[in-house]
Amino acid sequence: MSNLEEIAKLSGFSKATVSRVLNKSRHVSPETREKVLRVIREMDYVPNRNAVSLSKGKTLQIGMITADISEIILPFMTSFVEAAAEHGFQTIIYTSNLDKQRELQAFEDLKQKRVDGLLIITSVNDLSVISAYGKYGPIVSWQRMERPDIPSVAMDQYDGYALAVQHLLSCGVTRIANAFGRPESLNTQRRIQAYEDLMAAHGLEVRRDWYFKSAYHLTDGQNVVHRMLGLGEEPQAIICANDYVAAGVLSEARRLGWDVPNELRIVSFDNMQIASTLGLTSVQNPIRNQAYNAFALLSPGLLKQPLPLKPLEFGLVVRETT
Amino acid sequence: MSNLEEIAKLSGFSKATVSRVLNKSRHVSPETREKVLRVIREMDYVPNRNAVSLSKGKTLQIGMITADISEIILPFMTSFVEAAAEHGFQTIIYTSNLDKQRELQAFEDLKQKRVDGLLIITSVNDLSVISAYGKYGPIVSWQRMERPDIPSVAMDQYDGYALAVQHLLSCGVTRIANAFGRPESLNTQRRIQAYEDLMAAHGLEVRRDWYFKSAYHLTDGQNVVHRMLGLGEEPQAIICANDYVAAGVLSEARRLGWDVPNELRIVSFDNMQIASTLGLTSVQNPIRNQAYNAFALLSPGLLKQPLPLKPLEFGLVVRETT
DNA sequence: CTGAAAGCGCTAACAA
DNA sequence: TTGTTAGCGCTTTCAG
Repeated sequence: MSNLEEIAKLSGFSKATVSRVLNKSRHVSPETREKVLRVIREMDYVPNRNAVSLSKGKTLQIGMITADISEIILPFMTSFVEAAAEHGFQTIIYTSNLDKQRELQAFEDLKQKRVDGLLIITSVNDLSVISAYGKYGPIVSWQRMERPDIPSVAMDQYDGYALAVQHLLSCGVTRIANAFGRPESLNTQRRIQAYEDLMAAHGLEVRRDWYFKSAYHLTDGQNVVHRMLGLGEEPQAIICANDYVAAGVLSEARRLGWDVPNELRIVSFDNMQIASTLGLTSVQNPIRNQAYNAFALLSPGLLKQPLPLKPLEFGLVVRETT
Repeated sequence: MSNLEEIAKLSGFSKATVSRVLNKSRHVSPETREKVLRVIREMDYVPNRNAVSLSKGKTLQIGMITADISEIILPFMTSFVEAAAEHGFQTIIYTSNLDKQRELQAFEDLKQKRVDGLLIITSVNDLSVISAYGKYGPIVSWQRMERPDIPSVAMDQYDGYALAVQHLLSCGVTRIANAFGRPESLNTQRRIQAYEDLMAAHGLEVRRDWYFKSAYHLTDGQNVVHRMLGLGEEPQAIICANDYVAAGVLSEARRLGWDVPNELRIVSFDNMQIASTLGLTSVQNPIRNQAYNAFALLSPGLLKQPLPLKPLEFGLVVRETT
């Protein structure tokens, strides 16, 4: 492998000049630049990025932290990788498998300057531990953080859930069940709040006995259907934590002869591919914008020119299930 | 940020000794080690990885090349990230979006020593281009490569498909349709070969008019059902390129009143979560072992002690659809 | 516009 | 066992 010095010798200039050519500095005469470039091409030379990183103190790499790579986070992940790539940054995956120690490696890598910044998709370490690493580089989170020093692109799920509830009410439905996700999460709490506020505002009964929790997957949705059947009085509609849960509800309900949407309306969250495939009415997060914003929130620490944020708004895509 | 030199000064030893402590060299007296470690802890020191990488000429990073991050490759991806992490290697994602130039960045990064090795999941560049980078570091591929210089962990799909066909024949079925994936791919060709060989061997008719191609997603499976209905004579069974296609076939067939498995048996490939959820009989690739082997194939260029390969065998998981 | 030289922070061969 | 001293390959003042 050839290096800077070799190119310098062969072209008859100094390392400094070659470096300037490489970095597109304006302080190089066109002829010099041309000569140097010719040698570079001839030698098939490329700069060693470790040397560049060491010298510059930047790696143009961003770490992405998650428990695992699941379908749920896929759209966000790919959008982020995309957004980062647009600005010349690469993305390294850190999967923790819920192991605190393993996750910590990502933060250590920020400290060790292996990455210039960190995106937390999901994290298992304590917030105090995490924010202690803030001084080593920018950190941003997807999930809402209870600490103000870690910015987040999370959206207030209240607004999205309100959209879903409003829609059902406007369909004339009054008995609404809910299949929530992680019970302790702030997102779930905001969703509950939205449901209860709107029901109360319309003078309708809040059915806490129709809260199903920890629903994440297709199978969870199927189970929910069976539990609804044993309820005596049956709900007219259900709002599901995500499209997979809703898919489970839909397939199982239909299999048991339930008429969707006439006897049971279904609204889900995320509006992923499967929602359009199965005809699910779904609340859409602006995931691409969220991912873009995640990078934008990191950008002050990465680029000379920070990126502006894009607006984040929920949308409702109405399909056959309502 | 403190550095080696600072630790050396504070502990009263040389940089070399501190470096030895860091690298767990045996040629350091216990007392010295203890003293140095104390200072390291006190100063909250960690070595700069760029400097280490530059000096050692290794980064402990592996690039993973794919067109996009889709559900199809997820299990393989996560398994690989896992396998690499077990040996201290991190994984960088390179998504090409089918853009040759963008994909080339990954290969340039191998040349620039940003990564020590490369895993190709899917690639859009010409093989001749790719193998030209072989001299810069180890490259391994998931998909089968037509060139011997790029090793691959792809399995001969002939064997897996044979398993599926055999199973259907043993169910007493003789009229079998097939929903294949990418028509030009070697995998598809091997699958076709297996089907045709086995049918011929049993003196049964090979139904090329029942080949459906380019089936990848749930929706493709649904379409296949409709096309099967217009066939005049109907197949008794269908083998699908993957679980999603099979899921589409299953749901649409049932929706149209087809009795699965009695009137239509379905076998799919990959045996992913959805297969068990929906009760699909599915052929299982040993994905974890494939991912492990991918790293093992890279390992001669990465580790002093190359890793042994694990055996790769297809398996058939029989469920309700047959 | 160009060059010399001092870093960036760590490793490793060679001495002692 | 420990220290000295070149590197690793590039960037960036500072002079000229």
